[in-house]
Amino acid sequence: MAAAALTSLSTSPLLLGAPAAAFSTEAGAEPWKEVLVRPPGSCSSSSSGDWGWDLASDQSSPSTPSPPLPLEAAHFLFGEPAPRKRKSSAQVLFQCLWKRCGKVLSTASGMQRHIRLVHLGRQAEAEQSDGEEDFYYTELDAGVDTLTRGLASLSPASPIASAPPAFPSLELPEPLARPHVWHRDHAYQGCLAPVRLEPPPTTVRACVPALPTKLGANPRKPRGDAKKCRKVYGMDHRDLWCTACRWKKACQRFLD
DNA sequence: AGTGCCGGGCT
DNA sequence: AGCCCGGCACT
Repeated sequence: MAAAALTSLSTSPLLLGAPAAAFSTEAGAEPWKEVLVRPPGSCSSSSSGDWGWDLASDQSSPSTPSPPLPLEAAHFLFGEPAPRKRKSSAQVLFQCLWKRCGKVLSTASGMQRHIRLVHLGRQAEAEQSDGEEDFYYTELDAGVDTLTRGLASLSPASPIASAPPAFPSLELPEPLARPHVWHRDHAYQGCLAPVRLEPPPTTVRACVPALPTKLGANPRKPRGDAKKCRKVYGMDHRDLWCTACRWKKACQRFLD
């Protein structure tokens, strides 16, 4: 089963083989396509109803999201073509989302190089890749004190942060980070499902309900590892929870 | 023990 | 429909 999951992952979906675009240093300047990836196994059962996808064409297995999905990111994920113009004063930083990294760089290209080198183990001559690299980083709207708060806990100069905090921005009630998953070929990956990939886990884990276990016997969803309102905001800030969480229903804000 | 949320009750 | 919670699966 794990093997099946791995194979399906490696043959990842619908790569269109578009040439890799050259990246400028300024993110806002060249609005490269935000690529939404629907992995070969994703948003399966329950949450689907919330989004109203047509599941008929979905031969998937589950994906495991990692960072919580801020409300603001929802329409971002829905492919809003021209994301809001950034305030010129606001800086943009890119934070690595790989587990236990959290490195913050000021340019997307730098972040990609970082991920390629440090996490993907590829050499600097990047262009000869197999065209199937996934970069996981998040774009931080820095400029407010968000930035300072977030960065306060990072060691700014250390090339490889030894034990960086997971997601500093999550300490905010409404996180501002916008998770990116960028495929180097910029191929648009099919459907618009708000699927977020998580960096390849350090410990291999099986995509549990992937297979057509045609659930006869109410197999409870194997709990996703996304932090939900309860955990994010705490019991004493229940008023910040999404309504579903308040009603002890499946969280709507931080989807699995 | 803490968390996520299904199932079901009440209004 | 909105709201709440018992209780169970899962970590």
